[in-house]
Amino acid sequence: MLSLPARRIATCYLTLIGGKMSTSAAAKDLNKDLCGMLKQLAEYELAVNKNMYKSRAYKQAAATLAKLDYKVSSGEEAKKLKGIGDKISKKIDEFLATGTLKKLDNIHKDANSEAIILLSRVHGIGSAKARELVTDFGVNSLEQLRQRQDELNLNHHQLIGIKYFEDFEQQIPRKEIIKVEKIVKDHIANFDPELQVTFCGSYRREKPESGDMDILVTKSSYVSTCEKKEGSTILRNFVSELEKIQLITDTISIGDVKFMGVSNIGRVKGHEKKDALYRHVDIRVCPSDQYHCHILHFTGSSLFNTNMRQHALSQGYTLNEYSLRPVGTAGTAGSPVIINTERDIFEYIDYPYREPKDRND
DNA sequence: AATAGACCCGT
DNA sequence: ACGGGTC
Repeated sequence: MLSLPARRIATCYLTLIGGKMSTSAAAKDLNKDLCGMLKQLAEYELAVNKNMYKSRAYKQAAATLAKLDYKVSSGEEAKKLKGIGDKISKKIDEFLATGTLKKLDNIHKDANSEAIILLSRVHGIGSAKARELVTDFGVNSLEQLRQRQDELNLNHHQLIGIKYFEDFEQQIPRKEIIKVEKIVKDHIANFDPELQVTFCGSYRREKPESGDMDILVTKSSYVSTCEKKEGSTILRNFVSELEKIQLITDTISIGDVKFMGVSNIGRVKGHEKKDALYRHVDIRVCPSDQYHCHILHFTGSSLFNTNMRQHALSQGYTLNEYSLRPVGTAGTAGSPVIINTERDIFEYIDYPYREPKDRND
């Protein structure tokens, strides 16, 4: 039968972790059902309608509700919150009254939409490819995707996504990342003590679990005036060392400064474990003089980056992972401001400093 | 209509 | 160079 694993987005991102409770929210998320509804709408807008803006609006609304320490009892009440206007407020009312949302029911009844949403969950398959698979090839399940992969014009990235579909959907416990970090740092210290390795992403934000692992690599003698080749050599050597100890098992893509691939801690000597999961890994190499902008960028969250960069613009600066530069009247960026710490970047643009753990939005 | 900014891949 | 995907 072709019933898709219509797994309700079991988004459990507010979980209790080792006794520790996330700051504001109490133990349970009281608006879980409403958040689930909004997240499904967000997924639908992104995968099916390619509407990033609507999708983001729903995600933001869900994030706002998730943080409340009380249960929302009406749309009107919710409307006072940031990111919830007329339309979402009405949806909240409908959901509270009937327990469902007609719009969502209709989406779930629509086989094509459901299939597009499912296929979009494969790493490397976005809304365009998902739609193509459904409309041109009639694919509507993961099984079919797997069976017919040879005829579907899939690229390497997508093939890896299919291979590890189940594993990639699993969150990585913080404990596991700590182990990987130790393995990597210990090994690299012997290989080249000048390399500096920093694990970033949600791990650095102290999340109890992460969707992937983000590793930033830098080297004091590698600075932005060096030839580009220098960085790509560092990246390739670094990756090749991790392949040697079997931590890295697949490459999705590798360029001059960025690697995307797969790791499995269970294949590393001393950590043998047959059922260890395959994890998504991103590695980025940067010149040491750009380290602070890079670590800021790579720590995220993505929403935090967007907000902070927007603020930078309002202060007359443009911020990216390389530098902070003043924007002249002509709109052209000036030369980079000298940065000595991550905190410097905040201070230059008058943005209140936030510890990594407080950068989730 | 549109939020920052970029890298990598494939064509 | 551009569209697609991901961070």
